[in-house]
Amino acid sequence: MISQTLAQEVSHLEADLCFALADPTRILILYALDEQPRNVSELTNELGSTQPTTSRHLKILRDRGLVYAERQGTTITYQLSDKRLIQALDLLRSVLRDRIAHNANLMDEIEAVV
Amino acid sequence: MISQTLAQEVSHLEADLCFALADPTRILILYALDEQPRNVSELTNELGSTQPTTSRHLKILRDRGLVYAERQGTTITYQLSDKRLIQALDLLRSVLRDRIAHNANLMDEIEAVV
DNA sequence: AATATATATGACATTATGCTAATGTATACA
DNA sequence: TGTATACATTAGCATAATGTCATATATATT
Repeated sequence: MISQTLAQEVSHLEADLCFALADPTRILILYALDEQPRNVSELTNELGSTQPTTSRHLKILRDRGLVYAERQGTTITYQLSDKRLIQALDLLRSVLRDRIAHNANLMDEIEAVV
Repeated sequence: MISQTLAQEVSHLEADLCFALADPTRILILYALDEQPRNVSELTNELGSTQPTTSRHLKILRDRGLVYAERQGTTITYQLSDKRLIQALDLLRSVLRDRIAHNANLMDEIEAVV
């Protein structure tokens, strides 16, 4: 039962990472930080969101170690902690892309019959 | 502003996938199905959960296209829809592994000093 | 047709989550 | 020391997710 418990613990940690990814705004933040580090104001502007909302999302990402924060005077610059997070998101994005292409093909076939 | 909206839409779809991944039980289900297809009872036993709970998690995975269901008599066999989902989870798992290793090294350094 | 098995779903209570608005904190600068 | 700027956090509300019990549905068997 130890391995059972261990598997549950690992999947729990993994789910905690996924939880951080399970929000459109946070995904946009991660992709933005993958381009280059940014501070809270810049992120807020890019997301078209409010400052408290951005800050809350950043706290979630920060608490789980997906981003690092570094203060520079009054501003705090955030950066992505691990490129593999983007690689994982890109994999999921490729799944979505294939799914959309698949549906498009189905549509074409239906059109051809009609 | 079209690209802005498109980016938001893609990240929304992506977040929807991640939401399905953001639960320890569902991650265990996906890894189990990656080994081999299984029916609801088998999954329920493996997870040590109840049948309705397993069924609800499967519905979430099914609705988002992460798994396929196929009825065979009275049982329904589920299978993973796309290997890349496991690849993405493995990437996240590797991030966790490195993080743990990093912490372990820190511990060693502290030990060495004391 | 009646019954048994496998799975899904409805209803409910509990818990968690997100957002907005307001407030708190830390740094810089006059 | 006082004020402005940049972020973080809290409170309160509305929404949503989870697990469980009971029940419904679908298939197989007799």
